[in-house]
Amino acid sequence: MKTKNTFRKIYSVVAKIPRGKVATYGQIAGISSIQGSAKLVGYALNKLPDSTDLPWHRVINRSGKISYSPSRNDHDNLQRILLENEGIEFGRNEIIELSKYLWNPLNE
DNA sequence: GAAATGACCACGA
DNA sequence: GTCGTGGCCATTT
Repeated sequence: MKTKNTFRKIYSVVAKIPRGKVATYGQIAGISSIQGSAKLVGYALNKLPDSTDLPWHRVINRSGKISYSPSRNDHDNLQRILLENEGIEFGRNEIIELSKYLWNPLNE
């Protein structure tokens, strides 16, 4: 399938997320010039291959919580572990402090 | 080609 | 803080 430019843009943005930071779907969508279609970001990641080098685990929802795929409950902890491994701390309900760990796209 | 699906977000109450 | 509704775009069936 011919990967659309939009998807490539999403991958590009996700790949630019620095270590120890997280980004929301809305931000990535906006940077990818598809603001309003945050679903595309999730969809892109959902269809992402297993051998991807993209830090998909740094992409979380607006609530600062992990969205992950409901189908892959087998590794629901994986994303959390990866983030913790990068120095990101989780709140009480596994909520990340966006004010602190949110990625600043202006850096790019 | 059309309808259904999807790791969501913004807004109003 | 929660809950319900609308909307966007690409992929899949």
